[in-house]
Amino acid sequence: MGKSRFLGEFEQFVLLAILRLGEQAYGTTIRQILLDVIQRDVSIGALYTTLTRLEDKGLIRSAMGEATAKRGGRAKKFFEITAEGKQALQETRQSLDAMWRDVKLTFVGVK
Amino acid sequence: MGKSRFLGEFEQFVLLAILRLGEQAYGTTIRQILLDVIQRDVSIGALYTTLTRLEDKGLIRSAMGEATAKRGGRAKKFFEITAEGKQALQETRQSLDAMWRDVKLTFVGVK
DNA sequence: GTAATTTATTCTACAAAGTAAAACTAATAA
DNA sequence: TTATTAGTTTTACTTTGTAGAATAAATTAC
Repeated sequence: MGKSRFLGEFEQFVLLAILRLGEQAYGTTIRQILLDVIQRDVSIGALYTTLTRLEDKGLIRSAMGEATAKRGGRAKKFFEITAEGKQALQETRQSLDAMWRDVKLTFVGVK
Repeated sequence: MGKSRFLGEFEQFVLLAILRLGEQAYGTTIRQILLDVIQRDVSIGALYTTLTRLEDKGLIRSAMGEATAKRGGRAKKFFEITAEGKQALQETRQSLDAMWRDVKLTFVGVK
């Protein structure tokens, strides 16, 4: 058992974002982390599509937060990564590490 | 300048395979490296599709080898990574590293 | 109390990347 | 001159990536 499918490139980033946000992972914060940490500016709609797919695949789960009541706004949907999600992330990372091993990129760097 | 597009998940692996094969990178060997190093068994057709797209994007270049003449068989098409390809690889890696930083995966490991 | 305003999620649609299977090419060996 | 072998191309379809508009639900200002 264990389907061992590959994670898409963006899926990986989203999973990592959720992981580092912990309790605070929902649409807006995930989007913001991606922007802050890797300067990736993705539309909120694009993000939710990926979140939905990740949940369908069982790599994350979600729970609606209670109405926060601060100044307008709808209830948040919080996400957390499942054991399967962690495993998928780890496997992808290990594969990447294995492929990078001994590869030296003689590269002049970004100007 | 520098479009800074994101590399797909499989594209990354193919670029790395080419890098580690050096002079010997062509269809069959690339496929084999992927199988050996990360146990990823992709059809040869799938691989060529990706190679073609990577070349279209300027991340690799190719050159036909002369007819080897050993025991039948058609001439090989050798691939090598371009400066742009290296840069794309490096950027993707840096983003991943940045996202992984401080993330600890308390994870029990694969049974 | 109802019309803005705010914060958030869902829907719709399409482009790009992943993937396999079958077709094709061009050599050498029988 | 036909198998056989080693290799590349084509075709077709599924999955992922992505944006933009629509919708939802709460709060505050009149």
